[in-house]
Amino acid sequence: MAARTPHPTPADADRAPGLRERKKQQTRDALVQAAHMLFLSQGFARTTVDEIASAVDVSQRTFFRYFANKDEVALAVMADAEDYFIHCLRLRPAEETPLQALRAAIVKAWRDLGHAETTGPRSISSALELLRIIETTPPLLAAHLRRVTEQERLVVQVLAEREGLDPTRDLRPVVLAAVFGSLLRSAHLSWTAEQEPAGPEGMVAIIERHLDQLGPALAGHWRP
Amino acid sequence: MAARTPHPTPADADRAPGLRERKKQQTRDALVQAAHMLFLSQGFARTTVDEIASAVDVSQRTFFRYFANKDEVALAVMADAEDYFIHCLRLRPAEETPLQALRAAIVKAWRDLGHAETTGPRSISSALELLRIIETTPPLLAAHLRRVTEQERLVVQVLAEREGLDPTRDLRPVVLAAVFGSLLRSAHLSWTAEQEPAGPEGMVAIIERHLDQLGPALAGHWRP
DNA sequence: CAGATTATGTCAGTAGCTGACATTCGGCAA
DNA sequence: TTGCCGAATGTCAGCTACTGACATAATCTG
Repeated sequence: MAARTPHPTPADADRAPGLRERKKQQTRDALVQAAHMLFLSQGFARTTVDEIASAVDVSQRTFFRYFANKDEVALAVMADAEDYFIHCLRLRPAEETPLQALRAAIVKAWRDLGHAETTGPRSISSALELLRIIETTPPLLAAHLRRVTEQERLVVQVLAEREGLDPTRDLRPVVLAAVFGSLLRSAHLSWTAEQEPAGPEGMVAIIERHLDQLGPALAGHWRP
Repeated sequence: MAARTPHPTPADADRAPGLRERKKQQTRDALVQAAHMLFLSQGFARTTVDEIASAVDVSQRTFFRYFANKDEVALAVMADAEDYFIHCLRLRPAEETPLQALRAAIVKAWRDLGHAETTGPRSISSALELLRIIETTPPLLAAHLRRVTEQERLVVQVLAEREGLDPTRDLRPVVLAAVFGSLLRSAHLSWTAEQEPAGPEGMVAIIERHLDQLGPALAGHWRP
C-alpha cells in the first residue's frame, strides 16, 4: 500500500526497488492516467470502475486493491501535490512567522510542481485539470474537502512543532491552519471559475491575491 | 421536495397545510428520527437504508424520494440549523462590521436553538449528537463539508449585499466567509473532542474562544 | 531450484441508488 | 356523495460501487 511517491520532484533515483515494486508503481500510474482521461472525456459519474480497470487490463478487484474507492483515483494527483506542500512547509526557516512560512511554502510548492512539468501521469497540468473536475463534481469535491481537512491536521502539527507549543492547549496553530486551508480552497474555486485557466503561475497569483485580502477582510467596515 | 422547515423556531403556525402536506412532513420527520436512532446505536455504516425505511414502515424507494442519499438524512438536522444561522445573519443591523455580524449571528443561532429545545426530531440535542457522528464518520464528514461550502456561498452573498459590493470584483466577502466557515468547523471539531460534550452554551463558548484567536494566530511570531 | 510471499483473477454477494409502471390516497368540483 | 385528477407510494428489475473468500500465478529469498 501507500505507493504514492513521497513528492513528485524529479531525480528520485532511489536504489532499484525491485521488479515487483516497479510493476506496482506502473499499474498504479496507469490506472491514474486512464481514469484521468476517462473522467476528462466522459465525466466522473459516467465512468465506471470497470472501464478504468479494463483500460489498463486489470480486474476490477485489482483496481480496488490500489484505491479504496473511485474517488481516490481522482484525488491521487492532488494528494501528491498536497504532500509536497507539507514537505516544503517543513523546510521553511524558523525566522519566518507562521503565516509567512505557510505562504512561502505554498508558493514554492506550486512553482516547483510547475517546473517539474514532466509529461508523466503526475504532471502539474494533470493536477490542474483534475482540480477543475473536482470542483465541479459534488461527490469528488466532498471527498477532496475531507482530504484537505486531514492535511490541515498535519499543518497544525508542523506549526506547533515549529513554534514549540502544545496544539491542544494553544488554539493558534489550529486556527491558522483552518484559515489558511480555507483560503487555499477559495483560491482554487476562483481559479476554476476563470474562463481560460492559467497555469501554475496563475494559481500562485490568485493565491497571493487572496492572502492579501486577509487583513482587509477582517478589518472593520468595508463600505467606502 | 424541500420539505425542510425554513427555520426551526417555534410558533410556525402557518395556515393548515392540508392533510397531504402534514403527512409528508410526518414521514420525513419519522425517517430522520429513526435514522438518527439507528445511527446512534449501531453506527452509520452498519445501518442500511432498508432498516431505516422499514422502521418507519415505508418502502426503500420512498426513502429515496425524501432524501437523495443516505448521507442526507443524517445531515438534515444540521442543515436546518445552518439555514437558521443564515436567517439570523440577514437580520443583523448594518452598523455592525461584517465580522461582528457573523459572530453575533452564530451565537444567536446556537442560543435560540438551545432554547427551542423541543423534544421533537429537530431538537438541539439531536443536532449536537449528530454533529458528533458526522465528525467521526468519514463519508458523512465529507458530505457535511460540501454542504458547508455551499452555505458559504450564501454567506458571501449576504455579506456582499450588506456592504453593497460586487463579490466577483471584491475578494473580501469571499475571504471572510471562507475564514469564518473554517473557524466554525475548527470549533465543531474541538467540541466533538471534548470528553463530556457540553450543550449549546458550551458550543458558543468554544466558538468564541476560536474567534478570539483569530488575531493572535495571524500576528507575527508566537514564540514567548 | 524449491518454498515462502505477494499480487492478481474469479466468483458470489451486499448495499446504494434509479427508472418504469401500477396502485392507492388526498384534494376538489359537480 | 360521487367521481375524477394529480400526487405519493409500492413493486420490480437493474446497474454500479465495493468486499470477502479462495484459487492461481508471479516474484523474491535462500
